[in-house]
Amino acid sequence: MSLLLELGEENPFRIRAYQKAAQNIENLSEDLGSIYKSGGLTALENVPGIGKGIAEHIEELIKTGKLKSHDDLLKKFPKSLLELIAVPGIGPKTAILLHKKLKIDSIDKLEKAAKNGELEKLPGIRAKKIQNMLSGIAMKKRNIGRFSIGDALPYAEAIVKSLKKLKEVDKIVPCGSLRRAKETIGDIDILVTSKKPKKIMGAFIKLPHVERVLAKGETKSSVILKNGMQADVRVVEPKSFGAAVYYFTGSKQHNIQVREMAIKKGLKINEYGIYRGNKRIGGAEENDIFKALGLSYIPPEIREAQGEIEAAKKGNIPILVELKDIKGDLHIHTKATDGANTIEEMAAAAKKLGYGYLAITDHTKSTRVAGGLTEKEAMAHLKKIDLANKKISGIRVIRGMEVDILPDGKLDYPDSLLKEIDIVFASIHSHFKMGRSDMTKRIISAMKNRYVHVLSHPTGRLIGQREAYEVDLDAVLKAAKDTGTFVELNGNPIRLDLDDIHCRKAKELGILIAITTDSHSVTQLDLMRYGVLAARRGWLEKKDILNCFPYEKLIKMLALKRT
DNA sequence: GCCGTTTTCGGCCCGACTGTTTTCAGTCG
Repeated sequence: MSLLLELGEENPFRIRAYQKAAQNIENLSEDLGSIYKSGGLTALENVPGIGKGIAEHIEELIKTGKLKSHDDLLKKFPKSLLELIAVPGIGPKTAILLHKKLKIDSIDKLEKAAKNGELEKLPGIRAKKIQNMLSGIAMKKRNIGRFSIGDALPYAEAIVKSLKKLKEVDKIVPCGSLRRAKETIGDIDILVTSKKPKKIMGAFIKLPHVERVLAKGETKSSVILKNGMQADVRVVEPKSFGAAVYYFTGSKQHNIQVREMAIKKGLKINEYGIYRGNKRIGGAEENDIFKALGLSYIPPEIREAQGEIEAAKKGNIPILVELKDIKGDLHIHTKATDGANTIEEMAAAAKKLGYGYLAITDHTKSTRVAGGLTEKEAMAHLKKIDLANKKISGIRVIRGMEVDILPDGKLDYPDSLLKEIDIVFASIHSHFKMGRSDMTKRIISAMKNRYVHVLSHPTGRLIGQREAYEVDLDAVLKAAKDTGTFVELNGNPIRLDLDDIHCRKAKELGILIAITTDSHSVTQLDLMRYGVLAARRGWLEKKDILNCFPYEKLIKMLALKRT
């Protein structure tokens, strides 16, 4: 609706109201349909950004599957016109112009018109703009999507490291969705403080990582990197560091909310500082902004306009879990199945990280591709874990297994064997394509087994590779609560499963989360950082995390479900 | 179209860069 209204050159605030509502709906942890089902129009209107008008639209959509005002707009502007706005460099104004004057309503027609010289007849469009449109189309066709945080973060850190060598650099910080640790990153935003911005700009666009320069100004430049990502660097003076980091970190919706709040208090916030009238009252430190607004500090990971500002007003911001709070890793594979290292090697590496324990959780017989262990092999393997535990000092090795959940919801080991295993992870590794209700029943049935401690990667998604299987996650979480089962947050950046939104939901239900790496080699133990970041996005604290408890306490907690 | 610790009406975040212009509109984040 928002895009279509934009094409209709509607009131910009009306356009933004739809945008805002859409964004809030997207971030809801509850399904909009169930909100309506339980509380009708009133419940819908309680969602921030949804008022009477949009609530009625939603009702119409739920009841009829259609929206008349949307259909009417589509009659005026063909759907394909929307793909033009999606091209970088083309906004609503240009799209309207192209449509009105040349009847262009698709990318294909635009490309033709660009090549046969028709575009140059249009007012305000000359060679450069046409060139930009064409490279925008090329970019879109290469499908520049979002990147996994696991790819983006190390790359950004490498760029920061290169730029840091310049003596003109004062401070340098990756900001944007990277600093908020979103699971996927659209582009890399880097903030630099310096008295000599021109030097920084010059060095940045000449970095070996740079493929193409999109824009270069005195204090701000954008490039496309060789890995296909876009990177933006912004330079401000050192005294504006706090305000600039804050502004550049976002999220956009969070920033808007905070600036609106500032206006009500007679203040103005921009990337240079915080002002009362013409007087600058702060901005060197990020905390200046929170202080001026009477808010407690909000960590970047939860700046998503999802209630954190209200919480900060009341001083209710959680103390988010940190990497140093993690006492051990509970999901680890070895050479016995598809891992690369031995039990002893994994234990030594875990000890180096300062952990007090680790659980060895190899695959069971049904996961044949991974060399899953038969019952007999599992017994021998458990003995090997015991042996390793005796040999190694300073860290405890826990006897675990990652057991398969069969299509009927049974596990692929009998209870008589499961009860010998001190930590049992239950996972779906086959039959991903089941229907939603069957899959939900399957998982819940596995959780009802008293020997199952942790539900592994609850949705099976592989970010950018494989969709989550169809499952009613709300029902699964409720069952986890009812059965006393823990839920995994698999920290491998390609999984991050459970996701942030449902971590928060799990916390509200009082379910403990196990943050793990699912390591298949010693180096993968370092992926814990991504798990912790994702947990922080889910508002999780130390007390919400199973593996933040010391060994003795952990063992007691694992025993609870079996008593 | 939404919203309210001044408001139920009158506001709605803020600034950089580009390309095309003779002072600014469009786009982006």
